[in-house]
Amino acid sequence: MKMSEKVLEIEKINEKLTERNGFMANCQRLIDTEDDETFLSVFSTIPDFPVGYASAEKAMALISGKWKYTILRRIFIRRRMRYSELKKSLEADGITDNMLSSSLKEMVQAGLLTKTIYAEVPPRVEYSITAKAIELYRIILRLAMWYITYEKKELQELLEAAETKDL
Amino acid sequence: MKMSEKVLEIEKINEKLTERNGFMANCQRLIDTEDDETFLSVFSTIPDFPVGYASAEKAMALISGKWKYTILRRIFIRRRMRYSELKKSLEADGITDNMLSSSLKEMVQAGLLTKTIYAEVPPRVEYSITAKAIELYRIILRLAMWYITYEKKELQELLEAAETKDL
DNA sequence: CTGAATCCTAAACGATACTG
DNA sequence: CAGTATCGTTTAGGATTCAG
Repeated sequence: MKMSEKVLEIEKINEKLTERNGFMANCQRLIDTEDDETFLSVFSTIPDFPVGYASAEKAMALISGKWKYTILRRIFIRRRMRYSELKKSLEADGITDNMLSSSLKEMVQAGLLTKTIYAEVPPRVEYSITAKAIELYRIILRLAMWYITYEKKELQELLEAAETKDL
Repeated sequence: MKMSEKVLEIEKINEKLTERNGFMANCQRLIDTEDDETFLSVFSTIPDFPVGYASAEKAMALISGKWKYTILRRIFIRRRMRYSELKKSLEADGITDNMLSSSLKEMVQAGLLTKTIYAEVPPRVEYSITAKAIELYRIILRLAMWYITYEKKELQELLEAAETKDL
């Protein structure tokens, strides 16, 4: 490897880091806006940044699928679980080995779970949650709250309609 | 409708509201925890509440699919767009009428967009964003930031590896 | 016990044509 | 202009079997 190649590689990484720092700053600016009008004004001033937008999609892809969120929740309760415990815990929901193992593999790959293999007979494998998964879960909680907030508004309307209903 | 039925209906709605208020409070408690250890401790004390957990999945379902997030982003820039504008704007990405119209329909149904039909010839239809969509977008931005934070860590490691690499 | 491999089904997606 | 209807394709998910 030549000196010039090394410099080029370092430059390339630094460029990516700079891009991402800029995107992070813009995200924070948007989140911090106090009202919707300001949000939209700021939004329209931010240049299109495909790499940043793709990151939201990639993040959602990491927890997409029918089982990942359910699996994550189970492990959160116990902090770490072995394969058979998870299987037993999720059997009532109808999960198959196929889905469980492939979901676990993807979540380990995504850095949401840590897989520990113990050299025992019979083999023991444990999955534990990572700090990255906990941070993600905080955001998922916000999503849940967002959904419920609007569900509550609908329920309030139903309530008022029911209370004023003629007999 | 009898008096007893009306009372029963009101009671049922109030029960649902109480459930959701409890879930919201627990969500907030979790989000407010300062460190991961506290998060997990609190998490394990919270009783299982399927309705609440389902809400996170429902929220994610509202923006799942190949096009919804992309469409939302486009409309955010302009605040309101007509069908043909959206179509033209997304044609380079390869969207078809089929996907665009069905996605729009679902997003209107979800309360993320408002559809306005103008009684003109030729017909004019505009889609505008709602306050609900803006609140959702703030959360999506947090997801993006979460993803990029860990991507940056990986880039930092690559950078260090590149800098210490022998020539 | 902890999965991977195979095959099959159902749902999402895409291409094309057509309409009020 | 703003869609819908139809049909073909791709992919996610499920059932079953087998292996280290």
